[in-house]
Amino acid sequence: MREVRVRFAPSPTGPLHIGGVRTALYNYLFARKMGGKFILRIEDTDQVRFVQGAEQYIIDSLSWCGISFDEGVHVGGPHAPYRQSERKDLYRQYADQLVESGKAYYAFDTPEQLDSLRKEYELRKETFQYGPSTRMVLSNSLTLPVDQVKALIGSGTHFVIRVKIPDNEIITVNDLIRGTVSVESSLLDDKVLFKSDGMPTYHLANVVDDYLMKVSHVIRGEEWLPSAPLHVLLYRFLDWEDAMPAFAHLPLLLKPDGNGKLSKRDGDRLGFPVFPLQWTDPKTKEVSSGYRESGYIPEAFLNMLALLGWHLESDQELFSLDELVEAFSIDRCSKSGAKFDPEKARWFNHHYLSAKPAAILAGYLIPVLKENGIDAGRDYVEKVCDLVRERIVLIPDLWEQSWFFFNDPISFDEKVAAKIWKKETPQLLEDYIDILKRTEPFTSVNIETVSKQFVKDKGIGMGQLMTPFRLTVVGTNAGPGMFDMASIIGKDTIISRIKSGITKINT
RNA sequence: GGCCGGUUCGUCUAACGGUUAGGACGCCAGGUUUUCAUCCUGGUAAUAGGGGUUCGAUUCCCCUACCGGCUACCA
Repeated sequence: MREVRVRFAPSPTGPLHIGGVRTALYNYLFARKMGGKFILRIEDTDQVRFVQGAEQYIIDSLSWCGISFDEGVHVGGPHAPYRQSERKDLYRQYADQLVESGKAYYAFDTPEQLDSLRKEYELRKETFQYGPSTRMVLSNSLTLPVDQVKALIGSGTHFVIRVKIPDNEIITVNDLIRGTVSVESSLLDDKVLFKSDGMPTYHLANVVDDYLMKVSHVIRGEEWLPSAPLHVLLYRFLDWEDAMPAFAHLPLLLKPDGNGKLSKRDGDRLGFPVFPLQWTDPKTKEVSSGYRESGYIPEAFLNMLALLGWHLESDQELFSLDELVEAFSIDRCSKSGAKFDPEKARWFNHHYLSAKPAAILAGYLIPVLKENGIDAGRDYVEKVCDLVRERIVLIPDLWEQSWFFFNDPISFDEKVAAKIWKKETPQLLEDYIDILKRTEPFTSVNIETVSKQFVKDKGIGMGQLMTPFRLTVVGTNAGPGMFDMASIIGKDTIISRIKSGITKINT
């Protein structure tokens, strides 16, 4: 069996969105699983849509995910360069070869001419197709005399090279996910292979590079399925059929509600990122949020993406990247599009984040503390993290759930106060302070013991003490257990907060 | 419009032609708890419709409907 070589081949036309990340992930998993190579090729043949910084964004995004490459623009390799714009000179010879063998031809029609032709057809409720039925009445090397063609090209007239699609032939694509897909050749257009700006189109560049880079499997999005027959034809025309890669067309990622392809708009509308990393549009300066900046961690992000279109027969849904590599296979990929579920993404993040060691969590929290001018000891921060870990979905929640370990509350929830703050509460808390003062050492169990005795002596329920206590310490009725919290915050601070709370809430 | 692909709980999905159609997220209820979360237990909920084939279709075939993609000198 031939060596497995797969590639992720994005266009640097903007930020990579999560569908692209999933395509990259599946390619990566397949390469690793099969002991093959994974290539990053940049398909920057469209000079108009090229966006500055997009390539670096793609590299950074996948690197954040932990997806690594064996060859590519950023790491080099035996088939360098890996940027199609730098391989520009390569493609023309293959296009010419196709012309010479009668499989392609030069065409001189201008975009304007073709546009007006399309409009004419549309008026008649027909669809214009540059193909077997029309090519003989258009301006190309099939209709023009050889001398004139040479003269036109020699004089620098703009031309494109179009594939000459055969008439009445069934072309079949074998897809690893969808089985055999057949199409009648005359339904394909005489697609442009080589543009007038000297660049190849996707179709040509893709086939040439996959051949040259010895790509064994093309795993890409479903939007390519309609042009796959053309690619098959190109391999045949170039006499590379023996080396043709296997194809696998992945289902698309759809918007969570309604219908259609997932887009940036959906993320904005529904409040979730569609990009792995934050992206600033170089032209409009518009900033789009990313999973990283929103506080997701890579293992959760990848696990979530992996399951959007792939599943084992077993019920297992939790996978590390290594486990994914071990478990992955193309034949377990599904055929239908998957609606993206931001809630499930959050759940995965909560799952992985809350299982992190305190040292890691502290590493996330300390920079936030610094931003807030807080310089707490590492040991203290780790203790806090251990206490709040279960309540965390996204990294910023760490601060949201723990700020009161570092700062006194500045306000007190009025609704809670109205409900539980009674006339006798201040005196109750004063008495409680006396008890706390005498509690030594000030540990969670000791505080619990004295508190239980205290409410017993007072003949009240635990809640009658704890809720006001909590209100003075945290400012509201949420947070970890009071005994653990109090022991970590420390006796002096706790007592001063209770006192402060009594005066502030009373007024 | 044409071509291609798709269709199992709200969502992601599992199920050699024979299962009480399973799991996860969400939601609901109960439990744990000093609060809010977490966590635990339970519940809710699906084979798009119609024809075939078959002793028996979620599973195979056909039709319809719906959804998606493609239909550029964009990828």
